[in-house]
Formats: sequence, structure tokens, C-alpha cells
Amino acid sequence: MLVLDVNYKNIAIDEKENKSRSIITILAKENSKKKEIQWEDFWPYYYAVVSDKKQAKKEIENVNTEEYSIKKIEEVKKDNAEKVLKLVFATTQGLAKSREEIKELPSVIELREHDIPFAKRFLIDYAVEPLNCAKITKDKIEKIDCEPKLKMLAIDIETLAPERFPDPKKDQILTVSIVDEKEATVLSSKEIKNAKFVKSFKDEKSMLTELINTIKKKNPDILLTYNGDGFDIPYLRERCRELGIKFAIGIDDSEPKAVTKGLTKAFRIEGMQHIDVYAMLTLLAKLAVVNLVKFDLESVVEVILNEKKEKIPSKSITEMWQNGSSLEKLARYNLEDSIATYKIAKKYLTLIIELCRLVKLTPFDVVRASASTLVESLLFRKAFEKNILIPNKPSEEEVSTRIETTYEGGYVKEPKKGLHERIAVLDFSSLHPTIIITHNISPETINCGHKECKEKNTAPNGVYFCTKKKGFVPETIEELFFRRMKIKKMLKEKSKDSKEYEVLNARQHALKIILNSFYGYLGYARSRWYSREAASAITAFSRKYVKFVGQEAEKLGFEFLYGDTDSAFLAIPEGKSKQDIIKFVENINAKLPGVMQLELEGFYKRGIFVTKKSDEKAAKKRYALIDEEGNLKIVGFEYVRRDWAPIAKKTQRKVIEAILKEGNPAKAVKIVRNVINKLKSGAVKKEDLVILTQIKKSLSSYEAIGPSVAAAKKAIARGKHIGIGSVIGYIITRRGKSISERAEMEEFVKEGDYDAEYYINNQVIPAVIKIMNELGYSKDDLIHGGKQKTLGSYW
DNA sequence: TAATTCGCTAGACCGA
DNA sequence: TCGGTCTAGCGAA
Repeated sequence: MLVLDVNYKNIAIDEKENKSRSIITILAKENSKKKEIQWEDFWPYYYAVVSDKKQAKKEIENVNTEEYSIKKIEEVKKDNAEKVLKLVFATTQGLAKSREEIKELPSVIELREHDIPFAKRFLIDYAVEPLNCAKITKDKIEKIDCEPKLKMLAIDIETLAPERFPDPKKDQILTVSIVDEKEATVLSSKEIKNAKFVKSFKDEKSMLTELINTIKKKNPDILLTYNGDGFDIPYLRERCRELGIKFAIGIDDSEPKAVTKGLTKAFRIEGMQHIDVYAMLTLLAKLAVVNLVKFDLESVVEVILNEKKEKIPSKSITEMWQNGSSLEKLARYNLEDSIATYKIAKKYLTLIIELCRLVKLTPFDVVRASASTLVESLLFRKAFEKNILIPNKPSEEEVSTRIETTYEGGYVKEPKKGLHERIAVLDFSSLHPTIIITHNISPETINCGHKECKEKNTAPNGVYFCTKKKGFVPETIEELFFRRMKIKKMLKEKSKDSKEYEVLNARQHALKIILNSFYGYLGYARSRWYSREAASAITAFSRKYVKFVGQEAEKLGFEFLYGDTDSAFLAIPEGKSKQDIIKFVENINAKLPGVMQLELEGFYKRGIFVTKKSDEKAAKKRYALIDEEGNLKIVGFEYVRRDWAPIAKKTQRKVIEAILKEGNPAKAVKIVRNVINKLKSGAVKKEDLVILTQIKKSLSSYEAIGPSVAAAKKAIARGKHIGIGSVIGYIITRRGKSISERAEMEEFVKEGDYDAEYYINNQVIPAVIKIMNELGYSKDDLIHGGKQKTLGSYW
């Protein structure tokens, strides 16, 4: 049986006395049939840490147990607290209401685990893995690993938007696209001829009725939308109400329900998992699974699916609809959105499944979670297994004080500037997790009092960690770490295009994501397992280890060029070989404690470090390398930044290529001079001039009005809608004094209308000058031509 | 509305 | 109009 969802509901247990209870419901699928299982023997509960168990019990019995639906008060044993009572309730409402009064009772010190949602509580206590199979008997749920066959259905709507953001009270839904593995259909509320994929209806109401029927009939396990939480689902619900029908797509004929998630709402649909692919992608971007900054479907499709998708602005959609022209194009556009949504979801489904299983959250929750929620959810289960009480969330005051004091991070070495040859890059694999495991770093192992631990396991920041008893965090991480190693080993024997490989790879990826999140979680102010000392000790150890590698390398005659947090860049001098590096790594590994491990990331033929703009020191976090196959690795430079114009980025890349690949700085000069001339001639295309910047707060709250904000304000004055999080693409034109005054959003700029001086002096030259400086060229040489040099004189 | 710190750069802002 | 300081954004790890 495949577990699709766990939820709870309130049911009457005694109609006469008006008594009810909260009961867990499991939505499972067997032989492609969904069914709901009610779990009788599980009740809402929390713990109270008390000063005297008998006394506290009495006090609790004296409150209105009826109102709070208190069922039972049990004495329980927990490994990290002395006197603990477990309070069991009939309803979640009773539980919630009781907290205020219970926590104030004289013998009650504090409540614990009082804010764990009931369904989540069940997932923890029974170790239920959503999207995995299970054998469900009366009192047990036994996990059985399986490959779930999930039926997904993507929907997307187009609406009327006459000169305003669409309003479901007024603006009708024009078309709806529905896509699954087999079918791709558009429903239209007006006849669209000559389009096979369109089903036309006489009006909006009959179209929406068909949509509801189709969803019910297809009965998917997963309903996919793109920003369905923010738009499609509430719009459909409102619009249906407006038309006097019910958007009853739940398996129990209920409408989608809004669930508050932070500031925004998520829409839950009974009987299926609503995955908002937009939410999913913001999570995957935060977890560094995908590299996305713009989340509109067109940008996303380009990056993830490597496809081009045309955007039709809402204004044009309204026009097309009203004119009755190009309706087929409109329908196709609508269809493509659903297809894209479906494809993206499919691409990451395996990873999402593995994350659900690992942290024991439903896909609905996982895709809308944050890194901290994922880590915390996993720790909840571990705490249950280890029989320890989960720490409470910190109060707001506590959060503020935590934020006030920060701690020192990783070590970044100032690089040796200039061109270098024969570079080996070494890095620690899983640096933070391995430090945590090796040194047993956990909130509760700090300064344990043992003399021996202090002597043997003190971090460079002065705190030490117990060596006698494994900590909660390191024990958890260690288990995940070794599980991942094992999977990675298995992967080597699988064929890369097999399903097995895909699943195992997703599994190790999920583990990696969680492993990498623990360190940040320990230093995160709202964390339940917060420990600044622990987080600070981790970075202190990291600095020590990286410096150690650098020092040992120099002792052997390698040059320690650069290092950042977990890496060491070494130059291999004449007379030393790659083999010596391999030996060096082996030697270091023999000296490293615990599971610490240094790896050879790769060899590079050449590399360049440049000076900062502000002074003559070499810049950290910016360098370029070329490997033996001629592959460039450009880090930190303008080339990788989106807030630089493509003309500057492309030129920089070409310059780096000419120098590292061909060793031909004269060619680099030529490239730059050509670009300058082209800019001057006015022939550079708009698309090469656009600078992208995100608007991160409300436009009114900016103290300094930079070009992006200025451009956005002007665009708003022209009627454009720009919200927080919008990415502004602007061009510097010739109209105005300051740069901000001259900035205009791309769509309001004509081809050729740009400020060549700006793009030469503020974009192209700054992007290449520091690189050319290292080769002996000045700004003048770039602008006026001049000396010819070859790299020969340097090597 | 929520993993961390370190670091670079641009351009506005502000006072002289 | 200058130079220093501050705000802001983005990237590396």
C-alpha cells in the first residue's frame, strides 16, 4: 500500500453528549485504488516537565478536563528530563486550548512538544514514510520500500485581465489546460476552431464543470500547478462560486482548503497532493539543487528544460480573446504552461519522493518547506527514537538576542595574484558534517566537564566537546553520512540510465541536502537545536584544517595559492608532479582524525587571480581556471553575475579564454577594442545591454535609489505592475544626468538608445581591466591600442 | 515566514 | 566636484 497523505479530522463519538475526537486518516493507494484508513488508537498529546509528578497530576486533574478533552495523564520517562507527564487529549482543539492554563500551573515547569501538528505527530511516532509503501496492520505500519507509480495531472488557467490584475469577481477564466502522461487538452469557454487539442464550450460555467469532472475522473495522486497557491487554485475556487458552482475537486467533493504557510497560503486538496511547482522550485533553488533567480515559467523552462517558451503578456491575452484573433495561439500557450509544469515536476519527482521519505513529510509539506523545516522534521523523528524531548521553539526575544551575536566563519586566504600554472585544487569532502561527526559537536556535548575531553577535543574557539557519549546531532549526522557513502558505492555498479541509478542517486542527493543543512541550522536563530558555540566550533575547526593543509603543502615545496572555507589551491613547482600531489593528499588523510577527508578536486593547467578594484590586494572569491581539456572554470567574476550587462560578461569570458586557453593577451586586447568600437557605433543590440537586478523590498522603503529602483518606479508610472521579488531588466540610456535617471526598463527602450560611454567605462572596462592589468596592460592600452605582448615573456 | 559567514562591487548620498 | 561612507545586491563556500 502506498502512503499518499496523513491528515486528521474530527468525528463525533457521542452524538448525544456532543462529544468528538480527532482521528488520524491515512490516504493510501492499493491496486490503483485510493482509500482512507482511520487510525483509532492514536490521540493528540504533549508533555509537561514538572517539579513534582504527583502534585502536578493533581493540579491538572483540577482544571476543566472536560473542556480541554483531557483523556489521560501518564508518567513517562525521557532521557533528557527528570519528571515528565504526558497529557493525552481527545481533540486537537482541546489540546490547543489547554496550553495556556496548564503551563501556568504551579508544579508545571514547561510544556514540551505542544506545537507539533497532530498529523506530523503521527508520522513521527509511527515512522511513516509518505510516498513509500507500507504494510498497514491494526497497530503497526511497516515500511516496505517500493517504486511508487504516481499519477500526476497538471492544470493551468488563462484569465481576462483588462488593464488590471485579474479579479475573480469580475474577470472570467478563458481557457484551462489539463495535462497528464497521456493527454494534453485545453478547455475553452469560447469556440476555438482548427485546434485538435481544444475542447470548446458554450460558456465559462460549462467549461469549469468539465474541468471539475475531468479532475474527478482522472483522480490523480498529484495535482500540479505553477503558482497554484498564489493564483490558479483560489481563482478557480472564487470563480466557481461566482458562477454558482462548487469547485469540488476533492475526493470527498470538498473544495480546496487554504492552509496558512507563513505569510502566504497553500491550497490543500482532499485526496491528492497539490504540488505547486513554483514553490517546489524556490525550495530547490535554496537547497542549491537548481540555479534559478527568476521564477517566471519562461525563465525556468529555459534553465531547467533547456527549451524556449514564448511569453504572452496578460494584456495581449485579453486582446486576443476580445478580438477573437489568434485564439489557437492563446490555447497553445495555455497548454504549454501545463506541459512545462508537468515536465519540471517529473524531472524532480524522484528527489522529492526521497526527501519525503527521509524527513517524513508529505510532498505537500516538503515542496513548501524551508531548509530548517526539513532538518527539524528529521530531528523530530530521531528525538522520538532516542526517547528525548524535543526542545521548544525560541521566543521572539530569544531570537533577537541570538541574532545580535554572530560568530566567525570559514577561512578565506588572500590569493597570490597573477597567472599561475599547474594548479591542484584540493577540498575537504563534506567539511561541516565530517567536523561535526569527528569532534562530536552537538548542543548537549559542549563543555561536558571531563578533563580528558577538554584535553583531547577542544575546538580552536575554546569550547570542548564530550568524547565519552555520542551527541544527538553527530549521531544523527553520522548515520546519514554512512548511509550516503554506502549508496554512493552502490551507484558505481549501476548503469547510469537505469531506474535504479536514478532512485539511488536521488536518495544520496536527498541525504547530501540534509547533511549540508545541519551546520546552518545549528547557527540559525530560530532553531530548536540552536548552539552558537557549536556552530562557531565547527567553523573554528574548519579554519584550522584548511590552514593545516596549506602549511603542510608549503613544507613540501608546493605553493599555497588560495583557499576558501574547505579548499586549498596549490601550485605544483618544477620538479614536482601530479603524483606528488596524490601522495600529499594520502599523507594528509593519514594524519586527519575521524572521518575527515581531503580530496583531490582536480588539476588545472593555468589559473588567474586578480587584484581588487579598491586596492592592490588580490581579490578573494574571484578566479578563473582552465583544466587540461580546455574547460574554463570562472568563479566570482562578473561573467557569473546576473547584475552585469551581457556585453561585459561575454567580453570578459572571451578575454579570459584568450589568456588562459591560448596564452594570447594581444588577442584579448583586440577583443576589447572591437567591443568598444561596436558600442561606440551604436550597433550593440538591446539584449546585450540589459542589466538584471532583483527588487527585494517595497519600492517605497529604499533609502538609496539605485538604477534598478529608478527604472522600476518609472515603469510603474507607466502602468506596469512590479512586486517584491521582481527582477528588473534595465538599460542605461542617454536621457538624464545620474545613472539612475538614465536607467529605463528594457521594454521601454528602443534599439540603439543606449549610453555607449556608460557601457564602455562602467561595464566592459571594469570587467576586463583587472585581468589585463595582470598581463601588463593599462586601461589606456585597451582604449587606444598600444603595446603587443605575448604570454611568452611570463612563462 | 526564516540554514550560515565572508567578500566584492556599484552607485547614491552627504558633507566639505 | 571631491572623497569617504553607506545601502544594496549578488556570489562563494
